[in-house]
Amino acid sequence: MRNLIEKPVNTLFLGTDWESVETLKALHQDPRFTIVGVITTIDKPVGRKQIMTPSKVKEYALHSGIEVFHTEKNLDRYQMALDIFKPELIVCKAFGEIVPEFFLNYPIYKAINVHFSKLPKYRGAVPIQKAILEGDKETGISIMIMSAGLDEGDVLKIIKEPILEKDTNQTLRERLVNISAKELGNILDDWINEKITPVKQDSSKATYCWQKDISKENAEIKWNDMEPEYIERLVRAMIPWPVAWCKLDMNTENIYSGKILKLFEVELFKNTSELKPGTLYHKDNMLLLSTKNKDISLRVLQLQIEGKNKISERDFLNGFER
RNA sequence: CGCGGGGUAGAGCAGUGGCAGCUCGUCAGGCUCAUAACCUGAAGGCCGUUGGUUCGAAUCCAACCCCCGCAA
Repeated sequence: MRNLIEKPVNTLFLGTDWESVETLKALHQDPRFTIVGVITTIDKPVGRKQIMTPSKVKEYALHSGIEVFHTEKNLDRYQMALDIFKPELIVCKAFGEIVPEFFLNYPIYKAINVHFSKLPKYRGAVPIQKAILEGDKETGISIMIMSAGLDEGDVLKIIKEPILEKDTNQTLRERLVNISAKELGNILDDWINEKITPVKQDSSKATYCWQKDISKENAEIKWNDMEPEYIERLVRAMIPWPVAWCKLDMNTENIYSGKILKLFEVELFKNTSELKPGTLYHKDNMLLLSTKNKDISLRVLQLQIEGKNKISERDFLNGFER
């Protein structure tokens, strides 16, 4: 037994974006853990003006007086990090680099990863988006021991979470981040005190998802191929990036002809329409898009036209075909 | 100087040389059991900025600022 309050665990944190920060913050504020340092990606050019910007994790760490280290995918630098920080535990959330095995095996309490799916389902980079796209009713958080393979390590705990009808990649992610930030400390405590037995994954049941599945290219709506139900899920999965989109028909007379339309929020709407799939029309103060299913349209609640700001259905209709 | 779209009332949009418009919202009043309903009325603009052309510019020309999409 180890009383972590009396003897906090020297922990090294790996992460990059805002969701990593929430996890890092939870551990940093937890007296049972001492964050000896964080490893994150180097500053990158961001936005239209390509301003060099540190990762969110780096920002938080510098602000909180935590030492920051960049490994830059360099094996020597991973070794250097171990020499400097001598971690008893490594915690990883959304780091984005392949981590060498010797690094993972160094800490006595192993390297622990937080993954947003019920492993072995959806191993890989975009499990939340994949679960929404597939129309799953439930997903989860897997706390697992990192191994050389992609999300193949033994699982300490799975926390289940329902996927709500209106959940987007963003709303669901926020919920999972909050839950995992809240629970992680206790789970790690139990793990360190040997109250948890790691469970091997049944690799025969493994499924995978890849970053390239969530791309601008894959966010394009193919009106003649996709069912309305799928498009609705696509819209929710692509929030906040890259956002489901399509090119509006060139033949229409209005000013939006040929422009890119981005869909931020849609819902299925029962209405019979003979219009060509992907045509914008309005009825009873509602903005609708026809689909390949003549009896189901998509009601558009939040949208953005190329060159314009993101607006609501109501705002759009105020200026549409008047 | 990467490519392109745009800046007109609080919001969304018309308006290509001749009095500043539409829909929504806001405010006041009316109608209704009721309303994101309907009726009546009102307020609200340096038409992104600066200069130029013209009898006259939101509109044509030049420069600049800002917003957005694409690309990276």
